Amino acid sequence: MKFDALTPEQIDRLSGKLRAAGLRSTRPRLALAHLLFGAGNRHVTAETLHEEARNAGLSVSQATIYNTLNQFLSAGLLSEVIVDHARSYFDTNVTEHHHFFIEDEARLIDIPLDEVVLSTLPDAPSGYDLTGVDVVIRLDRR
Amino acid sequence: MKFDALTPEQIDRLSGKLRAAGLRSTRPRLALAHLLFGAGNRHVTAETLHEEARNAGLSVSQATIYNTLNQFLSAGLLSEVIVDHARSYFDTNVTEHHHFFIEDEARLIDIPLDEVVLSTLPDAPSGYDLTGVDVVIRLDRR
DNA sequence: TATTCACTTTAGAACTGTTCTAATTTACTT
DNA sequence: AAGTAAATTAGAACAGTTCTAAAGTGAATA
Repeated sequence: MKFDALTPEQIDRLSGKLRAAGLRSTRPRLALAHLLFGAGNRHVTAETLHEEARNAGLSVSQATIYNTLNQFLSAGLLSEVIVDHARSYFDTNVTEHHHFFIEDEARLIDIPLDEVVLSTLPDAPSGYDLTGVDVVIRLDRR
Repeated sequence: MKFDALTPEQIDRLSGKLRAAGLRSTRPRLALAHLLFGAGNRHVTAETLHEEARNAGLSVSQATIYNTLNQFLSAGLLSEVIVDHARSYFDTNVTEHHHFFIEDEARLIDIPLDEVVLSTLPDAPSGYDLTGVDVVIRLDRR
């Protein structure tokens, strides 16, 4: 899947998404947005996205991969999942949800919000506001 | 609190703990064990422990801090909390429990197991075993 | 369409937390 | 006390990420 294969409609849609997020529509951003948002929810690291880009025939520098992921993150187009201190994972699913993490495959799987029910949660210590609840279920290959 | 201030009873107790874990009782390990297990549950990073050691008048190399934390971890004397990819956090509480994480203070607070009730959990995908469930509640200063 | 200027991209340097290496020191056994 | 296996150390190396400053690009203006 080459960048040149993007239809005008795809370009319009992705450009719109970038502009709505306050980001200029540039060639590298369009290409990466296409990889990220082209089909279903995805989890990527800087490295996996970079390799995917190269395989798609795009030459994008590592710095641009990092810049773009961080810009998409601040713009709310991506969310971050903290499961591992070796690597940063980015998730195209920006709605509230949880994760399975398969450590030996370094792979994440989304868990829909309704499949994890927290029936009791502690109050935040006084003076603090709750900003998020992350549930990570760690898995090993049997 | 200087290392020299350790009583023979404290040394016996800590040495016993190290040996029970299959680790030789050495001066650096005893000193670090005293800092870690001397009083109540604690959360440390390599950096905070190193500074504490220096403040206590111990000269321990950074490599020994890392070695010791990792050995204590594999020996089950410590657990690891993944909340941040900048740093590794180690917890002296090795029973199952959850955490508040105050991002702007880089600080963890234990949540007793009974204060987080997961009434619904998804099944592990087939072919995988569940190895742990981590709940992190992120907080900001109000 | 050409000009301009702020924004983007880039290669490579720099940085941070962590692990490795190989030499020295220490703890335990005999 | 001697021998040896393990621990400690300083410093190098490493991985992932961020920074820098120079070159390139997009889009507004004329």
